Amino acid sequence: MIEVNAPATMSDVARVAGVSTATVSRVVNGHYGVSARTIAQVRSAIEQLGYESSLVATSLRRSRTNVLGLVTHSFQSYTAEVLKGAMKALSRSGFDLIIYANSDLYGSYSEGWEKRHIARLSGTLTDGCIVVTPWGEVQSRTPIVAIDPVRGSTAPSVTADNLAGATTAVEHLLGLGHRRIGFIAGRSSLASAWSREEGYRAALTDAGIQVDPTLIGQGDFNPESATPLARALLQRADPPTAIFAASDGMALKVLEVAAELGFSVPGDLSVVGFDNIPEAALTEPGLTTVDQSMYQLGYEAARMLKSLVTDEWEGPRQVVLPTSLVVRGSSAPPRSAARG
Amino acid sequence: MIEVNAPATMSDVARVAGVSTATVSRVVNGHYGVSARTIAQVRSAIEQLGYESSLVATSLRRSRTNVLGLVTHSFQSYTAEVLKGAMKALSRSGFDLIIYANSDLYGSYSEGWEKRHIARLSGTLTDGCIVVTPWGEVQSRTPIVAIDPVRGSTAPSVTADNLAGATTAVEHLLGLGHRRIGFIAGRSSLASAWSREEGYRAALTDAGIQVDPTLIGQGDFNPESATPLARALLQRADPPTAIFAASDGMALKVLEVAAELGFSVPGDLSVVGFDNIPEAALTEPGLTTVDQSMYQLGYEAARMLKSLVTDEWEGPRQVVLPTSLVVRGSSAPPRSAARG
DNA sequence: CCTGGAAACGTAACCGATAACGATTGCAGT
DNA sequence: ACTGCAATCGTTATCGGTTACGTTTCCAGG
Repeated sequence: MIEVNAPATMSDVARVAGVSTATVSRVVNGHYGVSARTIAQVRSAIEQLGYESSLVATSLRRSRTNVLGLVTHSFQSYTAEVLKGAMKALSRSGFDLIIYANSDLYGSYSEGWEKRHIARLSGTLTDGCIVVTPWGEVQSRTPIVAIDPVRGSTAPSVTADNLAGATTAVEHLLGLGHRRIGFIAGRSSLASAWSREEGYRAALTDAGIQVDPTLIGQGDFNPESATPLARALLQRADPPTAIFAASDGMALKVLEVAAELGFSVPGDLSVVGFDNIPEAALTEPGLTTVDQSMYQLGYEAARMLKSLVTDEWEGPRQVVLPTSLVVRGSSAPPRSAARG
Repeated sequence: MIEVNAPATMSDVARVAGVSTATVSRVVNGHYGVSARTIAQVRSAIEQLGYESSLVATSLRRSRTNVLGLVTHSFQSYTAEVLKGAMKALSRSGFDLIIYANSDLYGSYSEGWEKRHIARLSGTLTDGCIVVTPWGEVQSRTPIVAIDPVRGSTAPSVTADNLAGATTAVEHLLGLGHRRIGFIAGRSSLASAWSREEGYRAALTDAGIQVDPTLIGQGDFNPESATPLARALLQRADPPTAIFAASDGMALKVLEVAAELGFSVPGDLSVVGFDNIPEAALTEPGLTTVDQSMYQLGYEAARMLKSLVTDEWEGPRQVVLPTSLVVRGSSAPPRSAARG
């Protein structure tokens, strides 16, 4: 039976041990200048009361807390992968992790969520923060590492090689024989969205195909944003034979719309996504996508942040991780394509 | 460009606005007794400095923070599902969520992790906590809801109907014709592990089969714990024709060992797990398992905690959610079984 | 003009812990 | 016995914000 009832404070311990709070603090932190006898008394009182130092009070007084923060707007599959990676990087490192996620109380406020989150945590509670897909450039007294930063940011960040990944994805479709390839873009302020669109354009251009702006739908990475865009693309008189979506979440919505409109996948339409979230493997057919290992992004971000906090970081402050194409059943040659 | 540089404090705001910190506090919290002119001045200063109140300082002074905590020992697939559910329940509720996960700094300390975590958060930072699979009974000044509590706990908790789930799983194997069914148990202190073993025993007994203790391996829910146990079961002179593992993580290890020892699944051996983690659908063959919707557990736990905190909870304090069997490729009739 | 009371605002104590600093004690060296 | 240093420990300011309480201001009513 573990008791945390009415948490004992440091002054409770001091009273029981018959010493001052300063002495208790010294014992707790292993500082110099306490006799063995006093240490024993204090230890005993701590044991007896089940005392645990308050993270809040400690962090207010001290600057260093050995806690790193991770702030995120929403919590989705890829967020979980990031977390797993970050936890792995921090295991046995002496750093605990606090994840702060808001309840989206202020609808219109959500645009600056990272500012609020970081200000609340970074004041004193954490030694540094990882920010997942921020809306803007973020600064703070303590180090910050962005995962998937805004375009043009020069702050420390970890991101996937979105350009190469998108290029490979579109080249895959081109290799299958597709010539009219639609694209559903992500939120344009993000570097990732921009790079993925660039990859799409570059692959087409390199293949000698002129980019058709009407085949590009402007989404925002929110899965729901893809639904009307996919519908628009597929209800044209001349629908594309393939659609490349800038995220798996949006790609899954494309699959939904395709089914709804009677397009068979991959017979009538090939679909390729980006991210390789777990759900991508569960659809029927499985979603061809670009794997960017969110786990790895989380791992590297935590590793970098830890080093920045302890002032040991040596490497580049902008890390780019490789991507790889995962071919599943949602992509195939177009029905009209001549073999070879 | 968002600036959080050198976070402004309340006294900064007070200085700029030419008032005392008390007045700033009153404006921030919308308290009575401030003239319209002063409110405007303070608001302007807040805007100008980009002031955000410090969660730490606020929570130290005030008891209520509108932040709920979730503490977990490790971060695995099911933890992510729980989080998603909890976030969903809290969306637009006015409560933010803090997840605290330790880095396992103290190897031997990990046994009482929830005590430390809760003491650190619950002191003042959070209004209540969800504890995922605790090691012991936990008490706190603030409300606590346990997901998958210890056996015999009477504290608020949310748990799956492990008894029914396990019974159904074993009945499924019995229905396929299996008679020698191995079991790999979970950490026995957890109610879930105990119930799953009870379900296993009950199903066998009901079918008129005597439980063979040598077919039961004592695992601890840690996937690695299953490897030697599975090896021992399969290297017997008379190996079981099916193995039911108390968690998917352990079941996946059984699949590994089976492959290693040349058992084909489901030909030579049927394997059934429990949890229905995403990975269970990705193996070849897919893992037959019992779905317990960790998402739903997280959702209900957060909903209950929120109500406990606001003192509005009406329902039972011990919630049990239904489970369902998900049949995939890893279970089939035993090779030796007569048809029908 | 004086008084009462409410509104508006500042002062200071306080939450729990830390650390700079000062005070006390013990002990060795002279 | 006296000095000096080190070991030990308590006092107090401090972190940022909240709130009980006291003080000032202002206006209405007598």
